[in-house]
Amino acid sequence: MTPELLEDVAARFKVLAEPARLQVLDALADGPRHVSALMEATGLNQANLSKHLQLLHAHGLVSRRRQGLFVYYALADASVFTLCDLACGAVEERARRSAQRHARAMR
Amino acid sequence: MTPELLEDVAARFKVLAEPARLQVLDALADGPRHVSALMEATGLNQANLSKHLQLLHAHGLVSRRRQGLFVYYALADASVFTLCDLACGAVEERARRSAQRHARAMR
DNA sequence: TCGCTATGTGACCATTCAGTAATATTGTGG
DNA sequence: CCACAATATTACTGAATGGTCACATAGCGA
Repeated sequence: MTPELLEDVAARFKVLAEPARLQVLDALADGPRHVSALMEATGLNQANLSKHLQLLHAHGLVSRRRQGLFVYYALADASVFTLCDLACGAVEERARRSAQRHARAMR
Repeated sequence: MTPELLEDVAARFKVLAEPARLQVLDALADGPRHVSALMEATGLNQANLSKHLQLLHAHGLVSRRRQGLFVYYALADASVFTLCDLACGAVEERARRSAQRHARAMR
């Protein structure tokens, strides 16, 4: 584990460490979308969404394709969903256990 | 994808989005370690390391076991390494592609 | 109890970053 | 070229957080 690799991996996690960006990735799950469509899907305003998209693109998580006035974004990295699924799984698992403990404590 | 789940997943990624903490997890890869051992393995000072450990523990990524004066930490979640491997893989893949592009441009 | 070692915690500072508003850029049709 | 629509960028602000220092706590042996 070189320090540089640690930095890079941490940077990638940092990009994912934001609900708004996860929401964007989720909205791209079933195909490319242009910015306006993503605004509607996510409820983010234009400037904010644009910045998140730039970041996702800079880190290679999404690809960009211009078509006339519209810019279509798409998932660039299939592994993103595996990552999210793993994280979701761990989170849910943890919630489950916590609920159990809670139930035991209530008895 | 409920907003709450998005928050939780993002929070878990945020814990991983820090080289120092990844380094700690890496140091725990082949077994439990007490704090002083982790200080040596990571080069972090005591206060700083302790805070990272509290965070990792609060999010359920490591477990804690007291033994006399020493406190042993261990990985609590096997999925952590799958996550890191995936992230590493994506990062390296990206580096490879970037290097290729660079080489092409140089010719 | 006392002193020592291992670990945790609180306060502080500096940096990073998401959100927002205003403005700039880019492409299209007339 | 002009007006407009879609997207990007810049400057700013407030909140979160990593690092550090000083101090607190906990367990052990004398």
